[in-house]
Amino acid sequence: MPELPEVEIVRRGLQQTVAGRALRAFTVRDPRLRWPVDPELAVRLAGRRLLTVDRRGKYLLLDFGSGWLLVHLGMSGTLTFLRESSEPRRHDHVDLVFDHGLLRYHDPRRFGAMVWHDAQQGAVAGHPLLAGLGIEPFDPRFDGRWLYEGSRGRQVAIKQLLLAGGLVVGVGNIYASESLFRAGIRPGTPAARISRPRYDRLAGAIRQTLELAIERGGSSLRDFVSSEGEQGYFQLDALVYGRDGQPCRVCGEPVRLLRQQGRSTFWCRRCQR
DNA sequence: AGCTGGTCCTGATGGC
DNA sequence: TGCCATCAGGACCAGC
Repeated sequence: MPELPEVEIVRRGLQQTVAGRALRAFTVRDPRLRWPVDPELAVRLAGRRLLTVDRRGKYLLLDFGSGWLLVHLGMSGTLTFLRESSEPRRHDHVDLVFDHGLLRYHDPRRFGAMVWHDAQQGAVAGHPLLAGLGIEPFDPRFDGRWLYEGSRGRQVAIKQLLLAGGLVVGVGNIYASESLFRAGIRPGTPAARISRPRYDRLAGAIRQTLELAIERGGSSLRDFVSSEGEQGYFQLDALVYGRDGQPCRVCGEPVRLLRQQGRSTFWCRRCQR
């Protein structure tokens, strides 16, 4: 389940490995992803040079000059760079073939996506999948004030508001729990009832948590392979996530498990108020 | 067998 | 009546 740090690690890997290279072939082996992969892409992309790889939220943006290939890894997507081709496995959906090797997209659960945004349709930021996204957590505008102002009138629990991604992107289920713990805020608190100083703490905690994870090379519980093909299995050194019933690392109180809209949240009753 | 989860989509609700 | 924002819940999946 790649979260923003994993996607950022993959982006950096791609930038080093395949940016600047011409695409020889785009092979769609199994188009069934979140939306069917357009078979036209094979024609559209063959011979085009991949200029650069950017990221917006958890979307990878592969800039081919004539447009962008938007790639989302969903829950179980991986991009593996292979020096030479090998027999495809089950769930190997797409190959991006370059002269020096190929990038293989593998996604058993098919929550991932690969869609094209043509340059003629304007900047990639205008793509419907990207247009509604909140700002990047590392954007200088992202701070406590941003969260405070964006949460006025919102009755929804802060955990859910973070997950929704309309305020700030990249805070998935793991990092939402971790960030709220670090900020000392209870995940069920209605967003509108949180004070400005507490949002200052939260913004800092979000940034810190994501930064730390990126530093460590990404953290994911499973399914993550870096674009180089090596295991990128940096087990998250979680303070609360996945630790229900175990003692809080700060105060010793048993970590609690809460269900919010069908999703698990982990928190400490003593440390979070 | 049941649980897991990122994100889009749909549909209900409420305010103006 | 209509529209928009908000919010909940469903759907998509295979692996464990």
